Amino acid sequence: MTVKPASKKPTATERIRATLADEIVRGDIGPGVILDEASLAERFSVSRTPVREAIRQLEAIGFAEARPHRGAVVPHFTPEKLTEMFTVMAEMEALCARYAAANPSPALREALKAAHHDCRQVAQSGDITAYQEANRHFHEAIYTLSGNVFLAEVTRGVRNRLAPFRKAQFNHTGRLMGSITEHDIIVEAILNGDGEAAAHHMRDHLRVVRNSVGKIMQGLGVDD
Amino acid sequence: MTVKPASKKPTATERIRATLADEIVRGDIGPGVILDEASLAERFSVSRTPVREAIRQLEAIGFAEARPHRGAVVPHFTPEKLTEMFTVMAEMEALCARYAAANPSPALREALKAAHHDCRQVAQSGDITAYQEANRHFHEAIYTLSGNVFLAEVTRGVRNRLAPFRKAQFNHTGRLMGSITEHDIIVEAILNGDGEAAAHHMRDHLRVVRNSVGKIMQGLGVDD
DNA sequence: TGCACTGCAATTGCATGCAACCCGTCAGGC
DNA sequence: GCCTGACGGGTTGCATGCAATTGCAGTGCA
Repeated sequence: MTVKPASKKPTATERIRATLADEIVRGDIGPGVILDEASLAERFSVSRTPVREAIRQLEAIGFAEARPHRGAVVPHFTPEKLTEMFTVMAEMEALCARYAAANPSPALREALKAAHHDCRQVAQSGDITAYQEANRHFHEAIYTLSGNVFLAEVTRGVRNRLAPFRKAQFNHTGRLMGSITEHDIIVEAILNGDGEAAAHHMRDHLRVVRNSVGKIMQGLGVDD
Repeated sequence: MTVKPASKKPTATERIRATLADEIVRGDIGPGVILDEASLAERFSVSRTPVREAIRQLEAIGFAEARPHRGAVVPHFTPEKLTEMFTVMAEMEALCARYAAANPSPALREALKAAHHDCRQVAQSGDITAYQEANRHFHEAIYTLSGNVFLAEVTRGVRNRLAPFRKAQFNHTGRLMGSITEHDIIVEAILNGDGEAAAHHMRDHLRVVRNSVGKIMQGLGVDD
């Protein structure tokens, strides 16, 4: 999402937008849930006006879908759409990885190593929520290492739009460690400066993630 | 941008958003222009409320930048940011081209050929405005041929965000015909099913565009 | 002369009220 | 019995009014 400087005094609209976006990304507000203006206004203790503005912003970044006079809902994707989105995310992340491999900055390369190390630590602990956080940091480190802020922004946007669907994928610790192994290969390629390999392994990594998510969605009957 | 079905009765917010977005893309509202709520409300003959909502949406897709209590402006990019954006656009379009090369649909391939043909016709006529339209159609044909609606959506978003800066690049007919030559190679690669070549040539094509824009911007002192 | 403080004007941010619209339900006619 | 049309509840869409914040100008002091 577009990160705002957020001066010392955020407006109500800003606060509501950030909160809702966060809840949608985390999956607390799942696809299909109706965003009712009145109840949200009551919940945030404001009038409907800032709620409406926040919802409009969420619409524009794909986190809500508004039917005129019928309210906004968190969008519900078909399996085909989901596949498309995962494909794009894989390509974008692969792109980040390719550029990251060409970045010599010692500080950023250290940051990537640190993020990867954290991932491994947390994975061994088995704490899934913490791992999601660590995993996010790992990918963020790659975005940063890509050296292209705009690329990072766009990639983050795509990633966030898929976040609700990636939520449940780590429920098997086997997958958790598998993820680490895949990260290993990616990090190695990046640090070796092999952009092609980095991109390739990143694509593979996300293909696995996509399949993992697909299975779970089938199991839950989430997709329509 | 997220394309709305736009049922029979568009709301005022929708109309204002579309109009402003269009004007920003076309360059009628250039970077740095302040979006004043009151005057826009007067211009569209509505109250400030729908104008505010429209501006919020424009913010979310990067077409406006709002400072709390100080109004929103069409963003002003540094040359570095511009380079980043062009890089990303080149990669996204290259991606579209790669996927397009793998799409066997005869109808869509014909559509690409037709769009290319139109481009050439219009280029020879020398009508720059018409060429911009034809050029847009050409790239849209590739997005469609990519077979990935979401990829097309994201790419279109990036492309639109750069639109204000690509506006003046075709002021030399030499560039116009050069563009056609580049398109030639891209189309050939796509129709031959050579994804790698298609992606490569598309990247090259956009690199040329970027340089062309860069020169003009220097000349105009547009960048800051 | 330069700087800091204070008051004012202008603009945005938010609350409230009313109108328009969508949907579900029910009555009446075929 | 089924389809059509009208009505009512509830929600969104928009207008208006007030409060809050910002930036600037003018003034006083060092």
